[in-house]
Amino acid sequence: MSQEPRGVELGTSLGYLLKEASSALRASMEAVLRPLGMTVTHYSCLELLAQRPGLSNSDLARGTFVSRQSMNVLLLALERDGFVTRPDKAPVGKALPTQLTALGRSRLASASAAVRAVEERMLGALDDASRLEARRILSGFVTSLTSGDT
Amino acid sequence: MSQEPRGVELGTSLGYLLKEASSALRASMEAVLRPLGMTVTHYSCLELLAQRPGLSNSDLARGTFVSRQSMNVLLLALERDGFVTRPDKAPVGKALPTQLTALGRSRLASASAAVRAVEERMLGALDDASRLEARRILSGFVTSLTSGDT
DNA sequence: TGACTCATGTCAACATTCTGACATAGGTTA
DNA sequence: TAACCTATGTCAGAATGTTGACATGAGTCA
Repeated sequence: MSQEPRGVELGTSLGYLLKEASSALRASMEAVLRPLGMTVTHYSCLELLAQRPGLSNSDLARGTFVSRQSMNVLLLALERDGFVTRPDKAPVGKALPTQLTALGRSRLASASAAVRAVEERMLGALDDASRLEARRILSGFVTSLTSGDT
Repeated sequence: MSQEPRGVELGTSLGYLLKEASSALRASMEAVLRPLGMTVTHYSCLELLAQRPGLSNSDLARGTFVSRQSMNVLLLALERDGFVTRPDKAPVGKALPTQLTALGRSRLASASAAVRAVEERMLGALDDASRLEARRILSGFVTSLTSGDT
């Protein structure tokens, strides 16, 4: 250790703090998902699929913030393990609507509970008003950052 | 597109929103750093080093939320390009204190300005009170999530 | 109809990061 | 002193993710 315990003026950057919080959340999620034999990427995909059945590969990629190529290899694995199913042929266009299987749903259930517990721990003693404020602030970040994107 | 425009109850998860904001920030940073021939990882390392000269490889890894093996390959590249320097032998223990070179400092200057502009755009119309509130909330997230870590 | 644009799925090559492992330096404690 | 324990740097292998590229299906518009 070549430095004093903790940050000085680096902690004044909200961007750094945002990254720090996001990393801490991901680490905590990985910690509770590992005993269940699941990764954060797997969970994110299944959770998204549970809330919005029939999403395509590209939809899922956007929703989990990865490239559609990465999502494709993930879906192949999930398909091989029997967690999701995709039709052989696209009903319309090229998009293949993905569906959770019963096995996928049951595996997701325990993982979802674990993740929800982590999120609740993250929110800690934040009252409802503060949670609303947090949502307002974070939503503002996203819209401000993505406003210029065509 | 196999779904309606935007989220429904998925947007109620502060964890998802946190990840979304962090991803948007990283994408915006990549966009402004690419013209400068720099990646987010490079910038993070240099910025950390500018604010805390003499950090070791492991220190930098912790500060940028990557493994020390990854940081090592990054430092080798930065060293090769003449942005940082490390002594051949450790002055104490095994930790090698890293220093920015003049070239590294000058390259960092423009990148730092660009990133600061992105952060300011993210904060948008947030007044000082809201920024304080944001810092309070995000700091709370980090401490709540990492409280159980020995 | 035909040309154009856009989104999608998929292939290949590359880059990045991580995990596992090992030896070493320093501190702690019996 | 000697036996731990922790932290560090580094090597090797594997997993994961990305970019670039291509063909296909659907909609748009002259």
